[in-house]
Amino acid sequence: MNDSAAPPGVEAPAETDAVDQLTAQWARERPDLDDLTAMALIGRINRASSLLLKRMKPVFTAHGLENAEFDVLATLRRAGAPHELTPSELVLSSMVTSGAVTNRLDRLERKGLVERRPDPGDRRAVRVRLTSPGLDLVDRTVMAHVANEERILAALPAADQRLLSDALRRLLVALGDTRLG
Amino acid sequence: MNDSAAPPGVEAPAETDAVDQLTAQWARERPDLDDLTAMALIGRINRASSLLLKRMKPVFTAHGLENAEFDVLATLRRAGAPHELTPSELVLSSMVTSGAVTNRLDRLERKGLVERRPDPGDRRAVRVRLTSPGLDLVDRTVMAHVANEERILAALPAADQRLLSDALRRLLVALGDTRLG
DNA sequence: GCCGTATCTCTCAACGCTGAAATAACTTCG
DNA sequence: CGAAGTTATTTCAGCGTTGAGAGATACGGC
Repeated sequence: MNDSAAPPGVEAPAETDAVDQLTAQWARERPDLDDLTAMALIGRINRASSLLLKRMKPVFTAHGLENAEFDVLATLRRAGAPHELTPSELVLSSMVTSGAVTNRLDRLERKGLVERRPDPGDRRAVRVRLTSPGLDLVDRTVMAHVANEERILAALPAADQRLLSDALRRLLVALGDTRLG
Repeated sequence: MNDSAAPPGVEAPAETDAVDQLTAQWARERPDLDDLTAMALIGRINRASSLLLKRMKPVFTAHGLENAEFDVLATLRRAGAPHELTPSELVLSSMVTSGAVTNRLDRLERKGLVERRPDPGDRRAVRVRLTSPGLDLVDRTVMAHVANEERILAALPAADQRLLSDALRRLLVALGDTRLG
């Protein structure tokens, strides 16, 4: 919008992304929506997330996993030996509901990557543990996954990466996302 | 991790978010994964997106819409009169597959918010148009939606918002997200 | 005019999530 | 002890997405 009105030859116009076009359309159709900066920022975060998720998927697929399944295996792995947590703890570490976690565990159990056993001290509770094949798989997958993430971000200068990570941390803190468990 | 080793009294330690804890766990369990900065940045973008989406949902629900449904209505509205596009164009503007768009259109049509009619010039094609109730609804919803987005981001200083938006634009350009249609 | 290729939309099974509620077991406290 | 409240896990209908591909139509070149 405003780029086209910039004095010629003074500065290279900043490159535009899909969100610039989207907000330009809104500005034209609904000029009464006078502040679209929030919409633009949120739109960029959502689009970036969606694109990044799509670029990660092939690595999981190559290891026979869904994104959601890797999420559970990785949480158990990160927790350290004996790689065992309860479904409740997995719900807290994830961003999904308890029903979704049950569903993930059912599938992982069928594949033999985790096992459920009763909690000795609390008969309501269950303990979910990585099996030996599950541990092997997640250890191999995370390696490829991290390498893939680095490859994906290689196109963005390290300075931008630091800047983004720090500003996003402040956003997450503002949104209350300060605890993993 | 490194915050705890900072010289005392020199600077307030930066506040930590869930991703800092997550990467700290990986660093402890898998010290061989030596560069976790890409994982941290991508993790922050994904968590932020998930949290923001959850905070938007109530506005759509209050207007009787799903997030995905609003997405279609908004795309038609932004396109300008006569608020008509083909399913193919909607697929390009969205971040989902053609099957998902068909599904969205089926539901919106059942609700009477859009209508499908054959394209006069191409018998393979369909033209999807906002109905009058659809136009009313999206015009009301987008107003509440934008106000909600501003409320959600109010906790983040304007300087951070600009910084983030600009850096994310560079990321999106690097990821090839330069065209909306 | 015809053929191969490209395009447009839709279908369908498998997967995945939510929100609400059911079930069972623990805990607190009078 | 026993009722009331809390916690842990699962269930289920409704919604939503992907990925592969089917079916119909359009188009470019010979």
